[in-house]
Amino acid sequence: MPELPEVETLRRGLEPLVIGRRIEELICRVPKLRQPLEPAWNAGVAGQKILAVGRRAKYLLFELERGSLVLHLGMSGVLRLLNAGIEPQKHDHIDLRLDQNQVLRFNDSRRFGLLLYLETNPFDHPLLKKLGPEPLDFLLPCDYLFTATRHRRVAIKNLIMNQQILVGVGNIYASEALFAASIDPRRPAESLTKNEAIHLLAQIQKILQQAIEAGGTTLKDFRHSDGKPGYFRQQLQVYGRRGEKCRCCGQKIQQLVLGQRSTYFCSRCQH
DNA sequence: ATGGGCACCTGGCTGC
DNA sequence: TGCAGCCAGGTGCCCA
Repeated sequence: MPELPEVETLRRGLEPLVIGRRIEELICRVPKLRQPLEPAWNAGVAGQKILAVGRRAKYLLFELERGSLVLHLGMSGVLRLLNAGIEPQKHDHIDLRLDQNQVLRFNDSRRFGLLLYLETNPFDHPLLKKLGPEPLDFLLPCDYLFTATRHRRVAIKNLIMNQQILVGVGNIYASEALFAASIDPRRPAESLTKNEAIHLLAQIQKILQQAIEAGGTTLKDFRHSDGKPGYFRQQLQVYGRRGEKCRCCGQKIQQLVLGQRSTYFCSRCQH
């Protein structure tokens, strides 16, 4: 479910609540999410303090004293801090039992999520190693996307969702950023001019930033660590608005499928 | 190397 | 009311 803004919102909510807290036990109630959960992890994790809560792409990183926990929410993952003693509900797959009688509980109905405990540098893990740059890194050159689109014939929407090119953009914000940049999502990436590519990256950055400030987008099940919804949904211009009027020109928003994902755009505003 | 398609899952909604 | 079919915020792998 979550794209970069939702994961970052969760990270910011969690950070002040869990830093310095000791993990007493790691409880896994399912054998696997995207990858198997190792029973031996509990022995490694138990007793360690959480030193920091970081993020890389859509992965949450809990930095511990001797390793790190890497968590991906997949499509439907929800992580919440609860008081101990609350009975696990359906799809409550993982508990991180903390000191002070609290529990970090991971619920994920579709089980596309992922948890890893690593005692090596998490950035060297194959899943993280291949990731592209962070869009909100101020060191990212403004023409990065122009360079990345050269000789790429895929639809530009697919390219900006490719986590090896640029991380954090998922299906909602891809449609939104392309609308903001007035670019047709079906255009071959290589057909973008330098100005268009620079403008598109700037719009991606702006929209991700705005979404973070609004606390993310709540569609169905995204909630902050405190259970409150995000407020970016009201600001969506095209996503989920098929048949509704474009807020810019009044034309009906169209929906099509690109890379097996629903794509929304305005055929009058986007070229 | 690139791009397209599929697989992994469950749940909610739609339409017959 | 019941149920089949489709859709959903992600991503790794396989194949042409």
